[in-house]
Amino acid sequence: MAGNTEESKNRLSESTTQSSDIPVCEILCVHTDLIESVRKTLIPGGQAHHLADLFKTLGDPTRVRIMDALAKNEFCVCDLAELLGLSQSATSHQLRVLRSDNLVKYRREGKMVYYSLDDDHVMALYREGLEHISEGRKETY
Amino acid sequence: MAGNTEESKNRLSESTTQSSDIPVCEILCVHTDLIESVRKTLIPGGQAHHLADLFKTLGDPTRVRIMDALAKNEFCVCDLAELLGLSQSATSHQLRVLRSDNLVKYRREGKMVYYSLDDDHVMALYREGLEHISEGRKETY
DNA sequence: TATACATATGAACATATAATCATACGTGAG
DNA sequence: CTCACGTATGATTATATGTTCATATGTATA
Repeated sequence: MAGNTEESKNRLSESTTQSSDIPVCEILCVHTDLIESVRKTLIPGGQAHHLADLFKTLGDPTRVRIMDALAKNEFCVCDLAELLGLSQSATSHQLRVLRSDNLVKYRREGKMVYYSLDDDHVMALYREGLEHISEGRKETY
Repeated sequence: MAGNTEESKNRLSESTTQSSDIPVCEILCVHTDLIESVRKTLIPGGQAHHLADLFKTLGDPTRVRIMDALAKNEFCVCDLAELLGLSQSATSHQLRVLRSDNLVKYRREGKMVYYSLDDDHVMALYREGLEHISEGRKETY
């Protein structure tokens, strides 16, 4: 847990050399020292982009349902399409997206291709999300 | 997202034998019994939608960076904008999205509003994602 | 080889969405 | 009250993306 680093209360930093190119919060509200300290520990932009891509991949109802099905059993594309009421094309397109983020793996058996979750780690990620929405009391659909 | 037809096509297929209205995989590749068995355990459509919304919220580089900053310390809107090089408006908009999924909480102090992660559970979800991209050897940005 | 079937993929279209701009809201000071 | 400032939000616009349709690829069989 990269919990709260102390020094959380150093308001009114000296900041004589304030970054004047920022149009809002000229001087008062910017906690300069804290910001500069945390800035060094921030996730690099590329990594943030990469992580966002992972979550974005999971951020579609169809893909969630595919993940949910694969969390219970491996399926060929045709089975998934039937199970979820999707077209073969849509199913294949979505599996491609899931593959690109290493969320699912596949094996070929004759003409059929069987998909499954890539590893237990993916399952853990999926379940974390499930737990979160189970806790919250957001409006039901 | 886009053409996601409401409620899909035909959930809860009526017949236990074979749904002949699916144009692909007439008979051969569909493992009917397995499908019917797993179908009962699938996540409901509404819940899938809800879970997708959660992941979608995390699926943006800017929001990932906000989450990363808040994982290290609480910040007011102005600080976040400065720290991440965003406009005040963009920051506020994104915080609103994060709020709507209960990913962040806030407290008012005078004119300023301080944001932080909603709970440790959110942190766990975020870290699961981080671990996944650390394992994989996807192309670096 | 030719045919059938399961899957993959490119193009096009419609929808979703993040940033910007302008402006409204809320709080504290005078 | 009025003003200043930090924050929130509606409208607009450019970009991203999921589905469908048509077609290509890959595999097995006759």
